[in-house]
Amino acid sequence: MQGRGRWFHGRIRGCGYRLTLPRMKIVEVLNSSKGHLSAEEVFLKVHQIYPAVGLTTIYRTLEMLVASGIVGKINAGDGKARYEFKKTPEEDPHFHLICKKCGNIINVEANKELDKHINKVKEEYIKNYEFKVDNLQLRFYGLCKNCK
Amino acid sequence: MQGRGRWFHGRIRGCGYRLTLPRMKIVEVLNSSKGHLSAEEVFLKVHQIYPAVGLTTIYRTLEMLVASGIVGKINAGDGKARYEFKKTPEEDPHFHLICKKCGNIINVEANKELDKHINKVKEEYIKNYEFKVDNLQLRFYGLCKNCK
DNA sequence: TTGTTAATGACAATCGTTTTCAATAAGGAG
DNA sequence: CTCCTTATTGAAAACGATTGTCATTAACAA
Ligand SMILES: [Mn+2]
Ligand SMILES: [Mn+2]
Ligand SMILES: [Zn+2]
Ligand SMILES: [Zn+2]
Repeated sequence: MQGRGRWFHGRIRGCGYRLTLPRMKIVEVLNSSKGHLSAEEVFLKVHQIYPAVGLTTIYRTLEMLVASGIVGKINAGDGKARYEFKKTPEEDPHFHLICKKCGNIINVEANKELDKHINKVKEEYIKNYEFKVDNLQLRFYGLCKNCK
Repeated sequence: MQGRGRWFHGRIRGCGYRLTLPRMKIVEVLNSSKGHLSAEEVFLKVHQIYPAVGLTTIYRTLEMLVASGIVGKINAGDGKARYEFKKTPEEDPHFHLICKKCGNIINVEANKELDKHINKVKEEYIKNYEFKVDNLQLRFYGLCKNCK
């Protein structure tokens, strides 16, 4: 959990970025949080353990982490982007249930069967449209347990 | 193409909304446009055939049309919402290829097999998470023919 | 330790969208 | 058809998330 847990440090350096204090605090907060945080929410959490941080740095660092493949970014439709730490350096494909009422986002595991079929049409699209697919998102909009 | 082509008029009235001139112009533009238009783009097109229209009305009407199930709204991640006329009053499930570079959005038809499997996990999620699913989106991000 | 330069944070600016409010027009009642 | 109520409109201001600017700071290679 010491060296292995910090794979993202190497990744940051590897992408040519400097390993700064604000960046470590931000990635630490993301790592120890579950769920999908907005920039504002990340700012508030980081501010508690590192009050000197500025909101601008939060935005810049989050984009850097997305570019480095360390965090994922999703735009659920409520005007603000949300960020989520990736547990593994590899792709961690999972889908989302998004509540239209309260905005809550639930992670759901990717189903093997479904995954296979999605990949099949993916290959199809790549051929038919000459479209290079980097990543995909499957989301279900509706009402969560509490809101319906 | 006269009476049948205007199913949305009845839909608008049926939802308790008044059938106004700006609304008819807006829906007319959406109906005769292909692709996914931003509010700004809709405004520009409507402005050509009805210069008195205001951008505010575009936003309000688009939301109204989405609420009435006449147009679909998607948020591809570039900060601006995009709107698309529905060909049929029923659900018209199709997926999207979204170019990360130029922002182009390509419609792709839903595959029967895939559809079946998505519905299966959907039922699963509804049970396991007590989540009421209204609609779903499957999108593939990457680079389009021109951009790669 | 030092020098170069990327990264930082305060602040202003931008951009899509929403709110406000007085004027207008849809459309039901008579 | 005319009148009245009230939803709808457009201009302008307000808003909220994100990005740009710029002088100061701190990583880290040498
Ligand atoms: Mn997630
Ligand atoms: Mn579409
Ligand atoms: Zn909810
Ligand atoms: Zn492209």
